[in-house]
Amino acid sequence: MGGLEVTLGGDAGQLPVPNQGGQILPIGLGADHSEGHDTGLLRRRRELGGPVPALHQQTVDRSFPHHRQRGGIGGVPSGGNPVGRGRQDQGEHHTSIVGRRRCGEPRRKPSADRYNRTLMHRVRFAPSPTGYLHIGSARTFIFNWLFARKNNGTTILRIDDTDAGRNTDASLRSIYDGLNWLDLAWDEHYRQSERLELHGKLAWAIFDKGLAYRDFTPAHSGDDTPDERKGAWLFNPGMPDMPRAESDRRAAAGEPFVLRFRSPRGTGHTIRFTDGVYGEQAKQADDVEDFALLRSNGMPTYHMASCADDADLRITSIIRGQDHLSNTFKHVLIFDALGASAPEFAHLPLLIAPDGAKLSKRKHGPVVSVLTYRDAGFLPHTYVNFLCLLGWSPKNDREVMTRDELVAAFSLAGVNRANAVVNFTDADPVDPKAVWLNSQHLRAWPLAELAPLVRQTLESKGLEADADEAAFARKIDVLRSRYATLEDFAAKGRPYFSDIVEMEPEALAKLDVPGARELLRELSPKLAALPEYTEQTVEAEVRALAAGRGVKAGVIINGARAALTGQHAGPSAFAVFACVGRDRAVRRLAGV
RNA sequence: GGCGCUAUCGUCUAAGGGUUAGGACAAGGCCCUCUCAAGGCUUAAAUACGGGUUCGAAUCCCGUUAGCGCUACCA
Repeated sequence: MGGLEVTLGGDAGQLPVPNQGGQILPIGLGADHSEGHDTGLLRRRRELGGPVPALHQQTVDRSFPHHRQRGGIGGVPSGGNPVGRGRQDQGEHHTSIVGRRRCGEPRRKPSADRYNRTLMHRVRFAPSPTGYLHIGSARTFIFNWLFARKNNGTTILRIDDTDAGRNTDASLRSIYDGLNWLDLAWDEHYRQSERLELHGKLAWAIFDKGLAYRDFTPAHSGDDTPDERKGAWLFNPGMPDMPRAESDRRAAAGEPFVLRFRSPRGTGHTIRFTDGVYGEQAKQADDVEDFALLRSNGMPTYHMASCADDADLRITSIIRGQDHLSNTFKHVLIFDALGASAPEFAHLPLLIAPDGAKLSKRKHGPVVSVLTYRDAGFLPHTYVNFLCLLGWSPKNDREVMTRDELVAAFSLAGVNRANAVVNFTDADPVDPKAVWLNSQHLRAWPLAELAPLVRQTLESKGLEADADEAAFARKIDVLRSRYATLEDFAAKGRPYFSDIVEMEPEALAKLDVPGARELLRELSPKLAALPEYTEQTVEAEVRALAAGRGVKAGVIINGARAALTGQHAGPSAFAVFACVGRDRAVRRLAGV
């Protein structure tokens, strides 16, 4: 397999692989090609008569009958019920364990062998470390994870780092940080830079079959002006007709070249596959250019590395952004050339900005980073929940869902086809619906799990979280009913967790009610003298004082909230007394 | 330019030929109330446009327009 310079990424493996649930497999050939791993699909493919010779002659049907089909049976357009927009299905019922049995059929206990052969779903999330973890990437990961969970499958994290020039450690770290924050574990982990040998081997195998050729044309950048490319849809026409002998000679002489796939143009071939979301897809091979497999430095391109790994890692379902929908035709070609069975594909609608443009850091700032939401005080699960709702619907009007509910409800059949707008503005980088969702989860979240998160938030802001767990939990419980994010505990919650009280103008107004300050100052020593300081005893004291002076209790109540917190809005004043604590309450009342 | 994909309230979405086109966020109003939230009730708000097919179209077909994606030795 000459010609390939294998450059193992210098720092490969240096970064700590996160503490995610899964085992960390030794990088390398994740799965062998022995018969033992052969799946029904692969067998079926081989029975089709060997993919390579068949490639240019026949149209290979890649429909996956157990998957969602929109439109007629098998996607065949039939008079009154064409393929178009029809939605059918059953989708996931046919991909899940349970769904495999027919209605009414008693559940069979699958044997281990049966399980492995027919029910093993393997999905992968393959980010490239060239930026921070993008909100769209996070969503792709979540959908993959959900799909795997739902179908009892395996989630694989694969770092697609074949573009050494653009990879950064900071980016890798951001991906792991973001993924760890989401708290969704993966089961296996790989780095493409450690599998270059495989990519090269498979690329040259394609070359050996005559399905790829060396192209010695100098690199042509894609940045040309539109008029420069008028009429020519092919940037790089390649050198498909160069005799093998000349090609070998020039390569041997050290002339740089890219390895190009020989697209079956002019054969009338139609490339087809069934997308789990977009349905039947077809494209004339004539419309597919001779794309590169190997760069002149020997590194594989995305298409090559991705397909080689998907085949080698026995990925069964590729769930990724719709920006790869067009690329999938190339991938189908590669899988065919490899003699591998193609996985099933499902493409997700893209996340876009309110202006309709795709989300980019340059144009839209920090919204695009997952870490923005983390830093804004969102619960990880809120973010998961929120992202699920962008482009997917359980179709039952449910929106606030736990993780288990999401898994139970998830189905590719619920995935929408139109791009979804993430609703944000320059003033507020966060989608208002996400804020609302967070407030919902914040109220329902188990206190035991919430407390450490609040504690962390407070401490990172230099505030004092209560040492007493029970007291701390009670405070959180009181406050969370009117907070929306963890950050609110540090911002609005400051007077509850520190000695700092900033008076709002509206709060001052409450104190300026005639007689209020005097009453509050009078209340202070009474509270100090209370044998027991609780919501009840404080309330009794307050009401007694009001009655004794012949004023409405509201004067003291609202004044007290203002005096204790500096805020005019907040929890029930008596809850505030309890939360602030006796010492601070007495002091703050006295100083009013 | 070529190819592919998409089009329901401001935003996320439901409705798979027959509904007053439903829900949620955001916005307005009312109730509740010790403030503010929450909660309950409520108002306003949409089928891009034009042709078909059909007794009947948001839904199926065609076209137009618009947006997005791919068209790189990026992924």
